[in-house]
Amino acid sequence: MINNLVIVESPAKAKTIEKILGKDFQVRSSMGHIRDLLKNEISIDIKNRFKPQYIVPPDKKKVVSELKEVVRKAKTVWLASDEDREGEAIAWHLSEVLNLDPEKTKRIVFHEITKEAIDDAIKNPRSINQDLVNAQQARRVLDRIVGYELSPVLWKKIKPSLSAGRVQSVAVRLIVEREREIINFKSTSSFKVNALFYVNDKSGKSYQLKAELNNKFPDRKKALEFLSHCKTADFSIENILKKPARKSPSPPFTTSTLQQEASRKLNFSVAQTMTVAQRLYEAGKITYMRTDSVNLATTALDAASNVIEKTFGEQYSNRKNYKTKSKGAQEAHEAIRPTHLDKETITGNATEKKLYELIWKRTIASQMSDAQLERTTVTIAISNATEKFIAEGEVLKFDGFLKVYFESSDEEPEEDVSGLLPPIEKGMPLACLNIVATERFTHNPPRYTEASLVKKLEELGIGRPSTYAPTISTIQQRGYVMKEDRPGRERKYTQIILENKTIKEDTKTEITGAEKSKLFPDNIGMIVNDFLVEYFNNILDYNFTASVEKEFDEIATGNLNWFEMIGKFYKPFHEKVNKTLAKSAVNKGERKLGTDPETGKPVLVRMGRFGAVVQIGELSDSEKPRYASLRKGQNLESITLEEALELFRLPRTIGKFEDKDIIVSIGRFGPYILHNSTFYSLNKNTDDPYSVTAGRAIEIIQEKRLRDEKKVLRTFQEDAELSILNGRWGPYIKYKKENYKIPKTSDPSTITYEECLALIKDAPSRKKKKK
DNA sequence: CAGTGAGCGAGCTTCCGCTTGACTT
Repeated sequence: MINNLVIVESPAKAKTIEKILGKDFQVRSSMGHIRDLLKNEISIDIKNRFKPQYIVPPDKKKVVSELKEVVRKAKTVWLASDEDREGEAIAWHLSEVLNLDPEKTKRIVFHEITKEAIDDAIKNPRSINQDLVNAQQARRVLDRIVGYELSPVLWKKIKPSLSAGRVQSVAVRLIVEREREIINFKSTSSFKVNALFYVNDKSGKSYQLKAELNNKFPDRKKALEFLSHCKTADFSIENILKKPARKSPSPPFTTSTLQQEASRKLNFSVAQTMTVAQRLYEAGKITYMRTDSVNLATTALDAASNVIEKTFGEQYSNRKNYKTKSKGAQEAHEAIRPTHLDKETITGNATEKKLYELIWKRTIASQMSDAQLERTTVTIAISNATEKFIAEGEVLKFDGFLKVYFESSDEEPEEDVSGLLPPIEKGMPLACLNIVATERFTHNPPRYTEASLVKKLEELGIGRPSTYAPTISTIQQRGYVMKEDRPGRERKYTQIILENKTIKEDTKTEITGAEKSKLFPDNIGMIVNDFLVEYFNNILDYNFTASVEKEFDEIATGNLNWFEMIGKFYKPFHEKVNKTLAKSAVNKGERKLGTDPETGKPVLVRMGRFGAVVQIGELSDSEKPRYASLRKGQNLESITLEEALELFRLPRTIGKFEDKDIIVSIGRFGPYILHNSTFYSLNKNTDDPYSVTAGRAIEIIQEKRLRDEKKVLRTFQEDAELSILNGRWGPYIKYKKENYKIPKTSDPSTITYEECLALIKDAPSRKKKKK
């Protein structure tokens, strides 16, 4: 017999709580939800008040049967799932599925895993809040209806296997709309002016002073005019203004801010951050990693002040708790923090260490004093112009939290972060070393990274900490968006320099628009988005989630009936679905570009079976059209006739080598040379497939042959098909076109033929092809 | 992995949120 059985959601949590509660309590976990709608049908009885049909999914059968077993032996069952909508629903499903006797069942909640919080919870049990459960059912049913009615419309009108949903479709919309802003962005340029002065102090020591003009010039002519004025000008210090300033630390991490900082500081993908955090959590090193709360437990606040006072001194400590401001936060947990704040670092692999240290620093910094600065602004007068040069300096008076941590920003850093200023006084004349007017271009809005998309979704109140990473992976899996690097392009800019009373002009080159790990919409993402925005603009509205959340809150407080709310939504929505199915045309994103100057035939672009395609001519009995795939980065909606025709110039035969044709083309891995049925990649940066010569192609072929020779470490007389090769991850066995690992226990330089065969035989069977 | 793009029809796809492994690479 068990006196008390506590059920929580996570096994790691169960372990910790069991330690706190002691012998009288057994703690088990449900591993999240244990019941859900059927997967392959809508599973909602629309006509019968939207009654959901729940089942225990196959992967939860084991957990449920184990729970049933312990429940039978338990005197009292404590349902301790999280204190939010989903948690309440989990408690309710548990009580239904496990057939719990209300007399013996108690619902408790705690948002900190500390002895006080848990003891307190045990002293204040309640019963399940059915209103809150109904709010969850409404959320679940709404998402199912939206997802399972919209997706099939896409299958019929655009392409099979596509998907749409309240969260993912808005995520795609953000990326598509941002891309269009970028496509339509017209960059303008203006001239900013920087000057370098120097001053001598009393001892004759010389210092430099950098300053920027408080005015920009719209064109080259105006900039030149100003510079020629400066030729004869005198410069002097007109004013020195000192102002104190403060910087405050950021609150401790939530899921979304952790994902953002790990992306900026550690280059982690959103998914990677979550996997590493999960390991830290399971090892008991950090608190729960899926949270929207910035709250810290009192024990954590105590521990933090302790660490800060001991390490840095009392003046660095500034104990405070932060308020969550994000929309729709449910605050079931603490912020993400180290469980033991006195541990600045941990044992573990490199990624675990880095993420832990980031969390430690952020948590500690959040409890530290503001940094105090003194900002100095120096105004420099020009004797024959009304413009002023401005020099800025910043002195750190007290570092405070900056001793430990500084939050990064998504914005590109401004150049010339001001530092210490030389000793200067008001009225002092300045000598001018040079004045430079540089042409600067306005920037298009930035593309989203995974992490900045999460930030935006959180701001809109769309999605939850547990779904940010999966959502981002879904929209990539569907082919709506891609995470990619793009090379920048060269851009010329003008620089005008005044030095030694003479003006020189220079044209320089810079690289602009290079992107790393940014989210780009694919053509199919744009087509699906436009379709959904046209026919289902209410669902795609950025405020849709926020407005249904308000109604869920009404349901949770008992002021609104859940199936009536769903009914009101369903009727017009379902009608719209039917209307769209009946009237909208099949949408392939087709666009006519013009006519082919060679043949006079029409040129059009559209989505084909394998992606976006250009087509010359119409399909008829007598003739097949010519086709060419669009390349990475080309969009159906922005490709020009010239760019489209260019695509037909490949593949081209550029000559012969060893009596075989050399053919150049572009495949899915970029430009390549095909020679004697072997492929050779062209260097994307230096070789252009449209202009590469036979001579260069032969060079590439021979380089590759040489590399391949070095790749073979050993061969065996017994069997020509077996060899040991040197690969990216070190030596491996290649046998009949399949690769096999060499275990660390064997030495690749001495391993025998028989040992290789044995390894091949014991190798685990290859997995099926990834989709 | 280096191409592909006819038409028909059968059978399949899909949501969001709560959780962890069981799998390769």
